[in-house]
Amino acid sequence: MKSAYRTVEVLEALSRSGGGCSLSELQRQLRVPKSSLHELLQTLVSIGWVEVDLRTTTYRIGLRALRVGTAYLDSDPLVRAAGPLLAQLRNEMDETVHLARLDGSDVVYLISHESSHHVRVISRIARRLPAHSTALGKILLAMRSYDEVTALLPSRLEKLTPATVVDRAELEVEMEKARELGYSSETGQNTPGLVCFAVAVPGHHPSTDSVSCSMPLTRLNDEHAARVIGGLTSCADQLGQLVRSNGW
Amino acid sequence: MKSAYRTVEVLEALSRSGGGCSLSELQRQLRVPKSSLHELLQTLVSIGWVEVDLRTTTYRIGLRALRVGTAYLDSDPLVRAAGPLLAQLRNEMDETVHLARLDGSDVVYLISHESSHHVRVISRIARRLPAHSTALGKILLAMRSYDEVTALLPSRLEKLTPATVVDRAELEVEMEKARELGYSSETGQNTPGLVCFAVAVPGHHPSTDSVSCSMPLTRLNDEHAARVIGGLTSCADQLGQLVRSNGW
DNA sequence: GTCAGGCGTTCGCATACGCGAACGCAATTC
DNA sequence: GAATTGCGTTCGCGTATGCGAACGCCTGAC
Repeated sequence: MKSAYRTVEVLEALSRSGGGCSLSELQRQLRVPKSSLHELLQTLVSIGWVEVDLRTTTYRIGLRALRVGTAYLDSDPLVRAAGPLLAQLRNEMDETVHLARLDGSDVVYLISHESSHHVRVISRIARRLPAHSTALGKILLAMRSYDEVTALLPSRLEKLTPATVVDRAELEVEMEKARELGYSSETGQNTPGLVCFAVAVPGHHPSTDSVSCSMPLTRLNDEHAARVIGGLTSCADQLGQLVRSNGW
Repeated sequence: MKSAYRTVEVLEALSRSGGGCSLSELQRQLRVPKSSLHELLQTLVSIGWVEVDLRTTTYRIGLRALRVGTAYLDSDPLVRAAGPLLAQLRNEMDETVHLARLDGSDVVYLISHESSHHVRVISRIARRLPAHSTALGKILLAMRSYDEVTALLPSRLEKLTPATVVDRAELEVEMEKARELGYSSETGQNTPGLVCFAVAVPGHHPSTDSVSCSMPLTRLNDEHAARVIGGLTSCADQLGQLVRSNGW
């Protein structure tokens, strides 16, 4: 069905282009007749899903779209259950904690509780990062066979920082290590200066969700790392219990 | 344009019905032919905007919708600027702080930073509450004339708790007090046991955004309240400066 | 001052889409 | 076990919708 597909396509284009888009910009991106776009945008504006700056006729995502997107988080029982557990974990560690889900070759952040130190970060909720560049993603990939991972990942792995592992064989070594230890880690592979530990939530085969804790390198030491990994593991296990007993 | 309207209508219905909906449930809610819904849902599923549980054929909002909704927050310069300021405020007070925007007769929560005490709360982002039941909403209504407020509010005000002010005249008294003091407050009018203070972000006429700080009644005392109100006012003023100087 | 290029907007025609009715399948009911 | 009810699914017809071309407007170039 073309019209629904296109509606969504327009919304996604607007959401990608941060600040907003003009009609012509959209038409170039989507290769859709201007007239069709025009009518479509007008109806989306009329129901508050798109907002338009009348001076510049620039379109951006509207307030009404916000509700629907976040309903995904509300409707997901695992996310609901993980909220309080992760808040607790953040308070115990005073480090930033996340819950993320694998979607194709990316991880999507579903929960984010920031440490009190790290005030600059804007919440990562709904943001995507390539799975191979995050601890959250690596532990989820590590739960999968070599062939499954190959099918998931793109042929060329994006290098977000100098430290990002983009070599498939090297990645495999990391994943093997993660399988042994039961957790994955990563240092500056998506954000320079930040180290991150992650544990997969069991219950599904293979796991689709993982919890993580990230901190600046300056706060890292063996004792703190052990505490963090212990906290993450216990948290993931509790969630895994819930997944199994409730059939999520 | 019917198809776009209906697409959005389906998404909103799914987002309202928390856990998900069957085809027939949707058809009863929306009064739309089953066959049309069926086709529409299939395309939405194929692009990941709706997920379907094949055992029960229950439809729910999909992961792809999440991105688009939260793009509203990313694209809004005020929200971006308020993030770090509110995080700072939360750390100073160790109380839960919010940024909200007036939309019709509701306020929509755009930022939420929880205190370390209050672990149970799930994030209020994107949630709506009737403006008259919140400090955030009262201060925004107080910036408007009697007639404007009348046009905005429904004829019967919803009573969420025993303490909710639902009498128009009584509400007007509260708003007059808020105008004098420069902030609004509310005790248990949307959540029993919770007290909340709010200040409007200046720069627009009338203001559309406000910042708030809520805490359990047990932690309230004059000194703490004064500190909170001072922090909120300073935060709102800083944001107002930004709005004015950048023309947001 | 004129022209060109880019923009948002309008309009009539061909087409893809929404509709209702009918179907097949389970799970209940008696 | 026959009948009923509720569900998801299919299909052909009439119509709402998407399309390209043309329009009017502005801005900047020369």
